[in-house]
Amino acid sequence: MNIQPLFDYIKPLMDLTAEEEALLASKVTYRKYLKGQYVVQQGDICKYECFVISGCTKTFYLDTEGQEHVIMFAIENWWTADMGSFISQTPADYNVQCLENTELILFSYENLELLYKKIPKLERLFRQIVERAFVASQKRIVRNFSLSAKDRYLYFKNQYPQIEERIPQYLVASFLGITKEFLSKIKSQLATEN
Amino acid sequence: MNIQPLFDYIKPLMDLTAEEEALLASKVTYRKYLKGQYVVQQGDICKYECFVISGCTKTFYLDTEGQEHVIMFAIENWWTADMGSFISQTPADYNVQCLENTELILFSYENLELLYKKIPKLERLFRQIVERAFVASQKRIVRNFSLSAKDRYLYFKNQYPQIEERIPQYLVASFLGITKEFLSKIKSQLATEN
DNA sequence: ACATCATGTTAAACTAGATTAACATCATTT
DNA sequence: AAATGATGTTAATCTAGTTTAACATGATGT
Repeated sequence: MNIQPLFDYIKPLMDLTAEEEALLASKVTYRKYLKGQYVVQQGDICKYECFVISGCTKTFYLDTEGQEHVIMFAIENWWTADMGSFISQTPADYNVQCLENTELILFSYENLELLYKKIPKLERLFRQIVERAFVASQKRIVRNFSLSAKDRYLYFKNQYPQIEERIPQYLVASFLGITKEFLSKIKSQLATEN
Repeated sequence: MNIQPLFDYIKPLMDLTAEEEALLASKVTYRKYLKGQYVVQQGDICKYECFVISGCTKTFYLDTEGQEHVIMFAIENWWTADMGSFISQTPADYNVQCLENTELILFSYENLELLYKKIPKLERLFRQIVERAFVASQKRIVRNFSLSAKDRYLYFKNQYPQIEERIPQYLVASFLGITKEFLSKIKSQLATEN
């Protein structure tokens, strides 16, 4: 159990005393998942907000034809969950599955509420974290409208080279909202351009 | 100055004492805008988080060709701002402009921080508000990927009939990420279907 | 070494939505 | 009542991205 990366992540955002860190550590769960395991399943209630210590997850949903659509990836120092399901404790719309062996820190709904009570400044911390997530989400909406598939791919490649390297191309295509065949075409175009 | 709708909005989410309400009221600004006026301009620093008392705003950006792209609308009881600009006090990517004469409650950065200090549970309130906004934003990303233009229009029409009624169709088209001509085609298709 | 499954490529035919441009309607001002 | 400007419509042509299907590569296990 190595929770230190979480504290390293929090440090620049907010100072916690040793006692606060200890309390936090006592109210979260460290868990290892194997490649392929599900952290959240569509239809279940999302029980945890998850901080990624190591590994990689994808969040996706299955449409009415059973097609998979990737919404996001999460790697070291990112958060993942179905937040809609978590905050209202209603069935999840999305699945979160591990693409590699993955270590997570799990915040259960009850323990997170308890932590908010005992360490009120965590409300501030999580407010700030969600604010950033919201801003990033809105920017992604704008990119999806205003960039071509090629430019969306180039943006992804530049912003998240660590992700592109470690996941199959058809999942990148799904994340970008295009077919794997079209991504393949884009990449061969880019290759001949240079 | 009528700030009551803000308290009515907060009430189901959090109890505030009379003193807390009074403090809050003393630290926000009520302001009337005329149709066409800008609340935030691209490039300026977004000074306020805004709660809409009455009227209607659009949030949009201008691309490199000067084309306008609508990101969101806000009506009574909604929040608006360029949150990315507000939280980091950096130049705004977006414009917020009034589509009608509009009354807003403005939370300045400094006063909001002061309110967080004096009424810490507001951190919780705003955390919850932003969580919902984030969830809605993610759902919109999913809809944009998985629904056709026609179905996105039908969703918008069902979810926000009050908005569709009061704004020009070319702004709806921009919000949906399609051209006004194509929206016109969709509407005439739907009309003949029934 | 070979078999299998997951992943990636190529190319042809197709479609959702964009673009352009001409015209229509409606409200407001003069 | 005519003129203007803002909004909406129609239709032809065009293009970004999809679909389908056949083939290629590469990793893993036996």
